Amino acid sequence: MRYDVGMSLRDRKRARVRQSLVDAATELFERDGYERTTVADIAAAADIGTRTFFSYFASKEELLFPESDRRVQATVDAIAARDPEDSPVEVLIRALYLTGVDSDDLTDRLAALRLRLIREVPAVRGRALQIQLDAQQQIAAHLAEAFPEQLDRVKAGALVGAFVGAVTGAVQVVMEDLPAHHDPKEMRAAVEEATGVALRPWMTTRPH
Amino acid sequence: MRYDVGMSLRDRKRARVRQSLVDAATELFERDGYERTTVADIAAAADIGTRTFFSYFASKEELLFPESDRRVQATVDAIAARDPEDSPVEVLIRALYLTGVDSDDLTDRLAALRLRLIREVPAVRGRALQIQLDAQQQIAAHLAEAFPEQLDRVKAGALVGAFVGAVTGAVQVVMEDLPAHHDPKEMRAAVEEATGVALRPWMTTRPH
DNA sequence: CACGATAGCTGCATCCAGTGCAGAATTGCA
DNA sequence: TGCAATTCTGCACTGGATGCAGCTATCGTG
Repeated sequence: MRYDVGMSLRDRKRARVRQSLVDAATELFERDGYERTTVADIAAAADIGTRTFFSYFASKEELLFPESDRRVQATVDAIAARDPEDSPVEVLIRALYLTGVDSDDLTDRLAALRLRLIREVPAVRGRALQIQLDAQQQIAAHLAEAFPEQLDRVKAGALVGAFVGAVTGAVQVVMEDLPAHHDPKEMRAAVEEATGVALRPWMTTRPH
Repeated sequence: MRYDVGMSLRDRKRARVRQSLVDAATELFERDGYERTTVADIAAAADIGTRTFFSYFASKEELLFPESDRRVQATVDAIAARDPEDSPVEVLIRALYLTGVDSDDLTDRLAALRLRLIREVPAVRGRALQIQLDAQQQIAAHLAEAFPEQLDRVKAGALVGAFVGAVTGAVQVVMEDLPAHHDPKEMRAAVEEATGVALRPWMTTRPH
């Protein structure tokens, strides 16, 4: 996909530099490790001044989550485009499925690196959790708005929290337990089964 | 409660200094704000060298969570002391209720401060989320061990994640709604109600 | 009580992330 | 081409965090 249509020259240039920062960082993080790579290194590799780095990303961690809002937006859109027949739970399931972990996380190089760093580097994990919580809140707000009669904001928060929590909890264990090189299909199946069990009480209306 | 029985003089002294660090920090954070208080300030207020601070707490944030392990331990104990009749879900509900937010978080000065800073300071929120995730994993591991036939580790992860996610998701919303409004009674009631809402779906067997 | 061993304390030097500022450079536009 | 608005960049500085080396206090033993 191209994002640069309709942008001014300035904006296109800016987008290019931004991308080259991400690329350079990916390269360096893989080669030297996250902590041993300094912001100055990254900036130098992308051929900009160190100070300028911070006009593209607010922090070193931010670099690893360059489109975190797109995910949320996609989920929110999926909620907006819901089937009127669907219950909140069904809408949520579909929305999360559409934009789930499986989209590209295992092919994309940055995504793979990110997964590793989330496990290994506390600062990165912390940032990831914050982004996730933020996303949850936004999704919950929209879900509550979409079902004003069936959900108040507290219930929506609980519902979204339960879903995201279940998936995260399961994924966490799977990634720790199974020695890395494991069939993605199998991992996914395990996670789905586990979340199904954990969330059964929420699925008052019957399975898919 | 006293924790200092059976400790050597060295250990008691150390515990005293540790406590005075927490006290000094609480004071300063309340007076000047978290970000404007430096580690050097805290150390000076507690009358130790700046460098020494880091032999008591690994970071500035850590100071705000001085007994995060005790919570986890209590929950784990509650799982160990389970009623053999109870299902995993019931055990989990009881364990969380026993050690829940309601224990002291609203009377204790540090705890109140912590709640505010979690909302206001990203770095603190990040650390809190990490601690929570960590706790989840430990609890899940023990729960799986307690119910070897009914839960594998992945399912336990999903279940605990769903529980904690639901509660935090609901509480988050509640706390946002009543801003800075410091009446502990009211807060507690709101939190309890949110918890109830969040866990209701799992309470198939009737209320207490 | 004395004494050596050990653990803890401290200052110093150093690294790195992140910010404010002011001037230079670049781009957009008339 | 020239002017205005953005953006880039170096510089100076703050604050958190770590390694190190030497000092001090505590501990257990004789």
